[in-house]
Amino acid sequence: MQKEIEVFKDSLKKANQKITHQRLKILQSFLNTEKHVSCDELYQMVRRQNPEIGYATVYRTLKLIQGAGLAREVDLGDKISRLEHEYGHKHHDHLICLECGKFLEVFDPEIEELQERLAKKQNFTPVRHKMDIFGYCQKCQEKERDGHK
Amino acid sequence: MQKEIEVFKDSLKKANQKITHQRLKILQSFLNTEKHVSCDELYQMVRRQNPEIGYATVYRTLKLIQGAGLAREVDLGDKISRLEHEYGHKHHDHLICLECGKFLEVFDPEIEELQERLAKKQNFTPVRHKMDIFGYCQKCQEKERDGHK
DNA sequence: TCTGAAATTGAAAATCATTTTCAATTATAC
DNA sequence: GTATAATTGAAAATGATTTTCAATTTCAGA
Ligand SMILES: [Zn+2]
Ligand SMILES: [Zn+2]
Ligand SMILES: [Zn+2]
Ligand SMILES: [Zn+2]
Repeated sequence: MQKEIEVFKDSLKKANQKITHQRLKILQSFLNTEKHVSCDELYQMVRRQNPEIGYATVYRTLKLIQGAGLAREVDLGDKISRLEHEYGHKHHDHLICLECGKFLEVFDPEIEELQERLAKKQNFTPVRHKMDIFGYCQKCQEKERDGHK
Repeated sequence: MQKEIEVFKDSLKKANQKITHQRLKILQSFLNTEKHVSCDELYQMVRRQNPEIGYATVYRTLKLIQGAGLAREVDLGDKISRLEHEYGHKHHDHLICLECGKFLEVFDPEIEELQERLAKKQNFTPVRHKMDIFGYCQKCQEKERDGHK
């Protein structure tokens, strides 16, 4: 966490941006949750500790946190932009349940390798990717089965 | 194309929805382009032939077209929802250029196979997936190189 | 073919996430 | 310390999408 804060400060300095009380509080709130928070959820969290911090500042700071490489957007199929920790977290993809909305984080080195090769074959230089598999989780399948008994 | 229209009509009937002039015109406009259209772009296309059709109707009909399995959303990294033909079109994934926004459609059966296996391993039943690889296309890489000479 | 209930329409207003504006405040290089 | 350039919060603006609602249309059944 101390490390992330340093990364954030360095990123700000590089861009000639200021290290403010608000920005640090918002970063802290973000680091304090392991959930995939939406901007609004994070605002609510920040507000509990620091009611004086405004909505716009949270939005603006989230962009900075992303810019510093500390967060990445995840798309759970709804239209809301959610963020997960990026720094110190290994890359992963998602299995997302169409019924209950829950998701699993997964990683398959073979797939990653093939993705790399697939891109290269097209003379394309990959930087990042998103792989989201939508379907039904075990629980929701069981519920479905039981419902039809 | 006739086939798609039948699929659409069947889907409407099943849901107790009506087959209207507007819906058919909008579907036709959608089928007439191979581009990945945004809702707004499609509205503009529809409007050329049928200026009396409203914005909301296009939006509503696009949901129905998706519901009928004739279109799927593609995410090119901007926040706009775009649609591509689904019916009679093989599944594919995208390589999307971060510089120029152009994209390639790609398909790798090995990856598809591994995705399936990955999901199963988690007792997850996959229905569909999205795999988007972001990076730099050949042209943009060349431009970059030339710029630094 | 006619009728009526239910679905659909277009236009405008509403919504919702996100972004911008702007005057007041704050961080930081000197 | 002080100047100045960046940042802030609140409110307004934006832009995509959705809803509202009175008028119109579809279509199943008579
Ligand atoms: Zn991956
Ligand atoms: Zn589930
Ligand atoms: Zn695929
Ligand atoms: Zn490019």
